[in-house]
Amino acid sequence: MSVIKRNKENTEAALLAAAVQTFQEVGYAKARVSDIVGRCGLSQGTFYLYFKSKEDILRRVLRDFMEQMNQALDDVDNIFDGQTSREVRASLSAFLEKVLLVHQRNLGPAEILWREGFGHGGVFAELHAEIYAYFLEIVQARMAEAVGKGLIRDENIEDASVFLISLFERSSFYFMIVKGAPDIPRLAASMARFILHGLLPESKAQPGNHQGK
Amino acid sequence: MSVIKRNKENTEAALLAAAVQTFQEVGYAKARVSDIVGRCGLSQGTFYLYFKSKEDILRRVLRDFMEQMNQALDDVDNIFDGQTSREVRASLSAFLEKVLLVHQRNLGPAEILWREGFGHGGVFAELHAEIYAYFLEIVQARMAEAVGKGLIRDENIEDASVFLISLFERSSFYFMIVKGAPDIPRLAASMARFILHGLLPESKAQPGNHQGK
Amino acid sequence: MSVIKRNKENTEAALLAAAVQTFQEVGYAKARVSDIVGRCGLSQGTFYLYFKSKEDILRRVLRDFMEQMNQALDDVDNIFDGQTSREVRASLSAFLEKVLLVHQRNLGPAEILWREGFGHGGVFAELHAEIYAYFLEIVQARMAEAVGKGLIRDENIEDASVFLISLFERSSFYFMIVKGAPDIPRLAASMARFILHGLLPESKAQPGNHQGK
Amino acid sequence: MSVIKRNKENTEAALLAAAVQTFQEVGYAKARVSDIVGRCGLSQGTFYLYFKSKEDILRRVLRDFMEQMNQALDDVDNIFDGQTSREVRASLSAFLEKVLLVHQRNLGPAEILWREGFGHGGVFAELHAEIYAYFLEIVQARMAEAVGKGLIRDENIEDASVFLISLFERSSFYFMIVKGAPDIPRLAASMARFILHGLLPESKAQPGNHQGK
DNA sequence: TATGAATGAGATTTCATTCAT
DNA sequence: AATGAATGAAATCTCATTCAT
Repeated sequence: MSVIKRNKENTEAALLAAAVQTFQEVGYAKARVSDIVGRCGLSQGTFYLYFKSKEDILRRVLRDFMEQMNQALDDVDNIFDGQTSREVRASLSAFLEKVLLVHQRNLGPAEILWREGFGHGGVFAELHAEIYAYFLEIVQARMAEAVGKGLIRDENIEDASVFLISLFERSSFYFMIVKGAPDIPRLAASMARFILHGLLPESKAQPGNHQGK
Repeated sequence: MSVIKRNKENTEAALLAAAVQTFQEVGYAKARVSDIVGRCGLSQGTFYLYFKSKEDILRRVLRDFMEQMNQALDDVDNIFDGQTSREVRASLSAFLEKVLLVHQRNLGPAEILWREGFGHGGVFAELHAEIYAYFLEIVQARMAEAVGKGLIRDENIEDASVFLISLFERSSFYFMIVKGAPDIPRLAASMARFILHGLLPESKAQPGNHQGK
Repeated sequence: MSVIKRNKENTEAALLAAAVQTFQEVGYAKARVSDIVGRCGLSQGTFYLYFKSKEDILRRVLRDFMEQMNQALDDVDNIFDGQTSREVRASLSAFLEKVLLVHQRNLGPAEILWREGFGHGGVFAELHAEIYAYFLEIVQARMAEAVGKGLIRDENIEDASVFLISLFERSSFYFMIVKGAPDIPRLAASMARFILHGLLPESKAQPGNHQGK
Repeated sequence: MSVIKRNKENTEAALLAAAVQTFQEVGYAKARVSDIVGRCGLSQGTFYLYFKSKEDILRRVLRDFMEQMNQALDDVDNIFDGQTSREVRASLSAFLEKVLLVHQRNLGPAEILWREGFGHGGVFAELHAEIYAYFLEIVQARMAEAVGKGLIRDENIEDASVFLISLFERSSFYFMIVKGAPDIPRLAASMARFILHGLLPESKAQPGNHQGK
C-alpha cells in the first residue's frame, strides 16, 4: 500500500507533471502516451479517463502558463512610464522582470511552447499565435501611448514592437532554457537597457549623433 | 515526346522544390514522401533513386541556404564600423540587409529552418544549433572589437549578442514569413536603428539620461 | 464471453505456434508478420506487443530447441563407451536416440533451423553456427577419449567427427521432415551401426576386433 | 576503348560470374540485380536482355554444375566394386573423388546449391530435390547390386544410402566451403574408409572379411 | 546491344485510441 | 478508478521489372 493515496486530483496532477517532462525531453510529436503513463506507473487506459487525447493534455499543460501570461500582460499599464529616461527604464525593466518570472515559474510549459512555438503542429500554431498576438497587441498599445507622451522615439511602432517581442522571446528562451537558471533581475535590467538605449555609447556620443538630422 | 524532358537534374530539382513546398506547408514531421512525389507526378520508388531518406532530402534542402548564410557571415568584417554613429549605423544596416537578402532568396529553406529551429527533431537540433552558434560567434567577435574601439557601449557582450540575434531571427521570421514580402532595405535600416539607439528619443533626451549615473 | 479467454500467455503461445507453422511452410524470409497474426485472428499491432520484431520471434521459437539440444549434449559422457563392440554400439545408439528425440519433440523449430541452417540470413548463420560448433566439439572430445581407450579406430578425428555430424544432421532431416514420422529407436540403431561398422559385412570378422585391446 | 571488346558471350559470361559471386556472398534472396550488374559495370536494363529474371540467371548458374553432376553420376557403374575389401574401398574412393572434383570445379554453384539446399525458395526446393533424388537413386541402385553380390552388408538400403549421401553432402560442404581448399584424394579416401568400415578398429578382422564369398 | 529513369506492389513497424472486465 | 489487451491506419523504404530512347 503506497503512502500517497491515489485519488482524482492526485492522478491528474501526476499525469500533467509527467506530460510536461516528456514533452520537454522529446517534444510533443515524439512523446508517446505510453511514456507519460509509464512515468506515473499507470496504464494507458487510465490516461483516457482524465484526458480526451494527447492534444488535450497538451492544452491543459499550457493553459496555466498562458493564463499567467495573460494575467501578467493584463496587469501592465506602465511598460514605458515615467518622467525621465531612468524612470522609463525602471518601468520597462519591472515589466520584463514580471514576465520573465512567469516564465521561470512555468519553465516546463514555457519551454514546450517556445520550442515548438512557430512550428506547424496544429495545437501550437494556434496557442502560440494566440499568446503572441496578445503580447504584440499590449506592447503596441503601450508603445503608442508612450510615443504620444514623447517618452519614446517616434518610430514605426509595428517594427519596434515586433523587435521588442522577438528579442524577449528568443533571448529569454536562450537564457532560461539553453543556458539555464539566469539571474532574472539582472537579465531584465540588461534587456531593458538594450531596448531603450541600444548599443551605442550613451554618454558623450548621443548628443552629437543626431543633431545633424 | 513530352515537353519537359525527364533527366536526372530535372527530376532531382523537381523533388527538391516539391520538398521545400511540402515542408513549408505541413512541417517536416508531417510531410509524407508520398506528398512530395505526388506533387511531381512521380512514384514513391523514384524518390529513393535520388535521396537516401526523407532526412536526406531535408539536408539537401537546407544545405544551400546554410552555405549562403555561412558565406554572408564570413564576408563580414564591418558590422560595427565607422567614425560616427551614422557610419556605424550604415555599416550595421548593410550587414543586416545582406543577411536578410540571403533569407529572402531562400525563403522556403529559411522558413523551414527557423520554424522548426529550436525544436527537438534530430536534424534540426543539429543544423540550427550549427548556424546559430556561428552567427553568435561572429556577432560576439565583432562586438568585442567595436567595444574596444569605443564604437559601442561597454556592456555585457554575451547578453547583447544574444539580444541582437534573437531580435534578428524572430523578427525577420515574422516580417518575411508571417507577414510576407517586406521592403528589405527599410527593414534593415529600422532594425539597425533599434539595435543601436533603442527606443528612447535620441535628440535632446540622451544627454540628460545618464548623467545621474 | 469467449470460450478461450484471452490473456498474455495465451496470446504469446498462439503467436509462437503460428510463427513455427508459418516459418515451416514458407521459410523465414518469405513469412510475413501478417501471415502469423492472421492465423491467430489477431491484428498486426498485437504482434509488436509481444515481440520486438520478426527476428525476435524467430529467436524465441528456436531458443527452446537449442536449449534442449545443449542440454542433451551436455548430459553425454558416453557416446563411445563399453568393453565390446556391441556395448559401444549400444552407447552410441542411445546417444543418437536421445538427440533424435529432442528433434522429434521440436520438429517445427528443428525443421526451421536445419532448413535454413547453412544459409546466409543473419540469425541463422549465427544460431546454426553456434549449435553446430558445440555439437562438433562434444563429438570430437568424446571421440578422442574413445580413441585413447582403443575403443574406436585411430583415425583423423576431425574428419570423422564431421562425417558423423553431417550424417546425423542431414539424414535426420531427411527421415524426420522429408519422409516424416520415423521409428526413432530403429533409426538410431541403424545409424549407430553405419557409423561404427560402415557398409562392409561384419560377420565373422568383428568378434576378434576388440579383444586384444 | 576497353581492351576487352563487349560482345554477347562476353557480357553473358560476365553476368553469370557476377551472379555466382553475389549469390555466394549474400545468398540468393538478398542478392539484388543491381549488385550483379554493378560488378560488371552494366545497367539493370541490360540484365534483362540476357536473362528473363533473377530466377532465370540462378538456373543458368546452377545448370552446368548439375549437368556435370549428372554426368558424373551417370558414368558410375562401379561404386562398390571389387573382390576384396580393399578393392571395394578403392572403387568407392574413386567415385567420391570424382564427385568431389565436380564440386571443386564448380565451387561457386556448389556452394549456392548446398547452402540454400533444403531451403524453401521455389527454385532451390526444385533443383536441389532433383539432384538429390538422382543421387539417391544411383546410390541405392548400386548398393542393391553390391548387396546382391555380397560385397556389402545386407542392410536397409534406404537408410544406408541416405546416410551415405548425407555424409557426403554436408561434409563436403564443410571441408570445401567452410574450411576451404581440401586435399581431394585424401578426403575421398578418408570418407570411403568411414563409409565402409565405420569407426570401429579394423585391424586384424578385415582380412577374413570377404573370403566367405 | 545498351541505357537509365521510372515504377508500384509490398513488408515491417509505430502508436493513439478503444473497451470489456 | 483502473487495467491491459487489442486495434488498425499510416508511413518509410526496397527492389525486381519495364520500356522509351
